[in-house]
Amino acid sequence: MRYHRPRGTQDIPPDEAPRWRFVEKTFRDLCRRFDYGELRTPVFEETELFVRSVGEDTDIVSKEMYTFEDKGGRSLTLRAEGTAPTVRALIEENLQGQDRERLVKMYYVAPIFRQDRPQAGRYRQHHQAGIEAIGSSEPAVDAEIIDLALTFFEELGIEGTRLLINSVGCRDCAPQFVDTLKASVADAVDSMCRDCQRRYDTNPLRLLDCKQEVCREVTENAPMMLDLLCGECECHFDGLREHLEALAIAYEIDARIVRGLDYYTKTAFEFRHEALGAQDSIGGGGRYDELIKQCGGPDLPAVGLGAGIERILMVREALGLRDEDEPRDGSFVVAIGDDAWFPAYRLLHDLRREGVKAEIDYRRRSIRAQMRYADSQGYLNAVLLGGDEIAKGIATVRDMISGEQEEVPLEGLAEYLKERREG
RNA sequence: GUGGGCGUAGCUCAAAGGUAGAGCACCUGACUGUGGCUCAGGUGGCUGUGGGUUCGAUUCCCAUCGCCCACCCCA
Repeated sequence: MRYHRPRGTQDIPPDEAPRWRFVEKTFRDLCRRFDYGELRTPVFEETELFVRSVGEDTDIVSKEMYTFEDKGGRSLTLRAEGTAPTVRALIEENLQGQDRERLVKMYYVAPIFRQDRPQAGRYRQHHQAGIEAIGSSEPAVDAEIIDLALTFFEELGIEGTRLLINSVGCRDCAPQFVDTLKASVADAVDSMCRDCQRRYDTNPLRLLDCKQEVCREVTENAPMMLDLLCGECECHFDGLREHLEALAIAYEIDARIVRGLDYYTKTAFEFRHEALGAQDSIGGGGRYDELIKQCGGPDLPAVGLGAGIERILMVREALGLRDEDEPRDGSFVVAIGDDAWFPAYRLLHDLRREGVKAEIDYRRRSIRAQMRYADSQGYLNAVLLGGDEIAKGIATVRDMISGEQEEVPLEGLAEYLKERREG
């Protein structure tokens, strides 16, 4: 083995690709029903886009980006996250159009690159199915996005998804909260873990989700953002809850959900599944009302979501939801004897042109070997062609499930095979 | 970036200081124009890589690479 795939990446061989296609198809179909349009953006962007939107102090920007310089000396970064490119495209392509009030709804399925240390459920290249709804501050839209995600999981057969919601406030109330939080913890900072001592200065909100026992004790009685929301944010959060309840969506309020990206305002949410290990989040998102303006666009509020395809596949695996074996289909042309080779080769060509999935054994082996191969590879029919058939202008079609055989004239063979597939 | 575990046939795994074995898979045949069951036979491994100890290492030691798991954080 000379070459390896880069650490943290995966090959998806042909026998696994159908699982991916199923998840993607389910998502795309759902997006169509919810009326989200697909947006495709480049795999790399200007580095600054991520730095400025995600935030300099976040883990993503400070240590996880795949950044490189092109020959013109520009700093570029492989897509580290899905929202920033969407916002960039919205502004750059003027996707909003003339109707400033219009709700722009877009989705994407794209690879995401982060240079983390790989572990169960964490890859350096992973894939996210995401949606963004731009142009409304209505909590009904937040709820729609959560609804779409939960419907997505359900249609994939995934049960037992937990929904955690929180509000991280806005430009007005969040800073005040941070001050209050720091004040309440100030006396105990020295007793907290090293990371938290650093966070106290760099990213105080993170103090709340430290898993260290000591730190949890310190923050146990700390103020909660939810208690200090400004009137507007509180109203929005209540509105979200009302809409979720209207849809009979169960949720848990978890004041420690903060999310690792700086642009979130008001709503933050996360989906978790216990079937996974330490990395149990299968999706998450929130509102980013300031981001678009901050990126140089119009002042538009927005909400979005990203779901991890690898983790969804892992949950399906853990729940025993592996797709059933593909049903048998296609025809295997069996050439009987050397004289039958060219007629069989020609028949293969004709069948394919007429819309039939067909294959032949290029090794020109014994009939027994050809039949065994046709069986093990899951073909539905064996189309036998030998001296007898050629003389009569027919082919012998063998049903590989029942073993029944029928002689079929060559002229109608393609149609016959296509019908059999349906039946 | 830090810590722990593991690297033997295509796959899942054994063995043991004296140069490796099973099951599955694959191939051929019994069945001379026919798969799935059965039986017989067969292909396949410089035991991750490089050093060291030893008469001798795949087995012991060191390093290195790779994979896995956990921390941080996220999908």
